[in-house]
Amino acid sequence: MDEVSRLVTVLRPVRAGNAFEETVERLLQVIKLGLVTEKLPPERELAAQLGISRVTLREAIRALQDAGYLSVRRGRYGGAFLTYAPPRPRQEDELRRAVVDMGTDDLEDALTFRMAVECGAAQVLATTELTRERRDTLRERLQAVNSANPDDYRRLDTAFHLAIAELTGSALLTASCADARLRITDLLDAIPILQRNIEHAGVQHAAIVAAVLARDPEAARRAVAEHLEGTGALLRGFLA
Amino acid sequence: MDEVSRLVTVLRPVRAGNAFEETVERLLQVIKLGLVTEKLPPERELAAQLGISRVTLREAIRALQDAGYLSVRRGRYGGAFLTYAPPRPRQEDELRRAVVDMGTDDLEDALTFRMAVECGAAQVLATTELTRERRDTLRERLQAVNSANPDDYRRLDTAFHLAIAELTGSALLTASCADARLRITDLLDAIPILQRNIEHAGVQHAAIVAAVLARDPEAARRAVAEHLEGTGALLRGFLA
DNA sequence: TCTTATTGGGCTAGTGTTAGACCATTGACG
DNA sequence: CGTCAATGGTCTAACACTAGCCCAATAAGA
Repeated sequence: MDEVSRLVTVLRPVRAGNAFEETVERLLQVIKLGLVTEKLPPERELAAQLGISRVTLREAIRALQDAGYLSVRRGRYGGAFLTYAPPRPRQEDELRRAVVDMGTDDLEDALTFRMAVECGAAQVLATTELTRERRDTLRERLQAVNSANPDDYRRLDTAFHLAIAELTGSALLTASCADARLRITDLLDAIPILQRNIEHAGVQHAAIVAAVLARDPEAARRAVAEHLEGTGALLRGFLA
Repeated sequence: MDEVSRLVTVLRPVRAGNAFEETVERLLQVIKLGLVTEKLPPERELAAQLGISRVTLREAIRALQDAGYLSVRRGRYGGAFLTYAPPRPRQEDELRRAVVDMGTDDLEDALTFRMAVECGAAQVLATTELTRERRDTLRERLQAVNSANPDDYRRLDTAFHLAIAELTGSALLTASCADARLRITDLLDAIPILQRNIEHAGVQHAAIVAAVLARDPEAARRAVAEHLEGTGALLRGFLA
């Protein structure tokens, strides 16, 4: 762990790819996380938010259209409509393949990162004094995910986890948690959603919320760690 | 905390600026964190690592040269040599100005982010079974920072904190901790280094290492939180 | 003192990206 | 049944960035 090894961390590529590629990636994230469920914002608006030109954005939308994620309609009340249904749970073989495709190191990295930022977020949130409104928001998200039907489950689970980071009020932390989640979205989507698992997760979600509302950082951290440990162990199991 | 608020997190700008600006920022990070103390790697090598063209890199180096951070020499055994000495602690007025310049929200965001990722990293590290070598590395860094003279203190303190993230083996986590640290580097540099503070921090550093080596995630998290709380409170104090 | 490997300095042709303007289409609504 | 506001579609000129090449300078070592 000498100076050189630290250097490579900071001297990593300045840009992950060209603007087109990064834009496709971003839009896919928005779609896969279920943050947009009907249609994308108008091109002009979206381009401004992403800080790119309309030309580049349009190329990205075109690519997603070709890949079957979007259907674009012209004219007033037109736009880029989602034609994407969250993938149904696949065969175990496919999950194994997905995990192996990702690479051992990348998976380990992503799981470790997620464990750290989500535990950190929960701990920070449990240290903060929350307004009544924020406490209600947290309870609402818990209620939503814990009473979700299988089709909405992943989306609402994502929303719940992200809400913890968002409620801290830190944009940086929220972005990191979103990033961490994104890196394993495809894998999570490949895991069958079993009623038993949903119930188990529900208990853990409730424990997290309880710890946060009780303002107990230690308990919050522990609850999140236990919750993520399960998913992590499952995915890691496919690498053996 | 509706869908829209989550959207703005993911639909943030794809690129933080143009390649030139981002490169200047990166190089400044390397310099300010003390990861390079003599001269930068050769242009061709550096450009490859940063994933940019030599032209762009040279523009950035030129800017840093004009700003007095670098001195470039041609020919074999030449290169971009550092002419940067870590700023001496300034007057309290300057620190106050620096904090105010940064903006209340940005500072709060950075401190929250740092608290989350560093606590998360320590917790994860304390959960892991470390090799003898890694335990030794951790002890070495502790020893280094705790016996540093004032001139080297910031650099070695940075190295210690980063080592915790690095030892988890997660590149993503390391990058996040480096990012968090960078966002407050300028402020930290403005804080006078008092022997009393160094000693106090030394005790806390030792507590962190002890908790990690004892494989006690709770204690590790708590030790880091307490350590960061001090700095956070100090900086926040200038906002009142 | 000369050679030479290594390094920064500079140029060019080609591609990626942007801003901004204008055109084409659509559907709600008067 | 026409109007029109909102939206996607297209074009162009300018700028940013890159890859690759060759030149210029330097200092260690023969």
